[in-house]
Amino acid sequence: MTATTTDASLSSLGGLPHLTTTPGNTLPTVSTLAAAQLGIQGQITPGSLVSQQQQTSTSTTSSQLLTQGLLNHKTSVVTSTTSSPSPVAQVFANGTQALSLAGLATQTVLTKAPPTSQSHVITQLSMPQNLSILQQQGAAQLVTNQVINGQSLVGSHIVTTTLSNSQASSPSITSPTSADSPGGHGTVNTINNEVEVDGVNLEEIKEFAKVFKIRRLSLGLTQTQVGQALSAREGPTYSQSAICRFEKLDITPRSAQKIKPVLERWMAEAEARHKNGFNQLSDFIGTEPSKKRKRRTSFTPQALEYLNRMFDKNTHPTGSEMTSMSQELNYDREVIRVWFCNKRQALKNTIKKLKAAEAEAQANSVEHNKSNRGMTSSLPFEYSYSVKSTGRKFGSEIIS
DNA sequence: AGTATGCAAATAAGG
DNA sequence: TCCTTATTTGCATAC
Repeated sequence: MTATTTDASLSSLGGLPHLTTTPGNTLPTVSTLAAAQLGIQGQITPGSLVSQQQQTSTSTTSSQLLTQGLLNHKTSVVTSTTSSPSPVAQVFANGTQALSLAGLATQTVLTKAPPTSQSHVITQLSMPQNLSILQQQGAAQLVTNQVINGQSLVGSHIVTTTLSNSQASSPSITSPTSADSPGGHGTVNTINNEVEVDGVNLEEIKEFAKVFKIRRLSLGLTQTQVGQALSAREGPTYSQSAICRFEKLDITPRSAQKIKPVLERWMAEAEARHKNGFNQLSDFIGTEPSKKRKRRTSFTPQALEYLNRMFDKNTHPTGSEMTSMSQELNYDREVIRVWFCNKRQALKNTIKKLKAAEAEAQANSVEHNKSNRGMTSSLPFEYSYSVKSTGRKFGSEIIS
């Protein structure tokens, strides 16, 4: 298991019969040559390039632990809501409900034949700053129960978005723009017992996320539908995944802060329509794909092969080289350019990670102190915030 | 059938 | 115009 190079792995693919779906888009490996080109030659020994699987499983694990732990005791709270005959949803079961979205916009998928089993893959494991807020079930829970039991949710008003939440005037979260430093790692403040991260009032957002979900369910809408509805209107649009992540707060405080008003507005409108008898939320739920953000490209396995092979040979193709590649593959040149950028970034991150791990292992064996290697430094822990090393994380707060 | 999540494409921001 | 770095977000698919 040496650091197979792309070439190697590719050759192993040989005639690539027909790959069927395999999880993930594989990225074939990166050769030491490629790494060297990035100036990271250091000591990346061939064998050091870990496989994607290995790496991710690691990170995944940690994030999952957190999430699951929360899930467990949260289950009792709203979970019931999720199960089929959700009490809440039932209330409106008559009429409203299910808007069958017939042809769910199918995206033009460029075949997705996955990848093969390349032995070595490189992944990027970025480690944004992430906070996890361990549940603090308080008012929120009350609300939840309240709603579910006293199905007073008639009409649309279930709970007012803002709810008591001890907010002695929820310091309207300051726009993140203010100190928006790309690397501005979560500044955590505790004001009046309220925790803020980057000027975002976490409690308030947590509260909103919970309520949002309840209201959504009350309207009998799925995350997918909300996502579609959002793309049918102006402003930013989000996918089902995004809605899901927001509800779970599996996002950074900053993102949550950004999405919140969008959902807030949308929900208000949706409920208004519902109230006015427009049981047909259907027309409110478009099927248009997002126009805001470029649709994510799906490379064919063949294209990836080609790109990886090229990357192996040269991590920094010239403009004209990229142009010809784009023509050859029939993808936008920009897409190709971005692919290379991302690829370089992924390689760098992986190597960095490996080195860090190596160093740490070494340090450990020498009984070197734990010196929290976290990048986010001083985070008050009173709310059990913990720095996550994985993807996003606001709070692996699960609302249901 | 709806939701959750891994991976990586797309974006933002500062050179 | 393109790079890097950090981050956001969605496709595909697992659950």
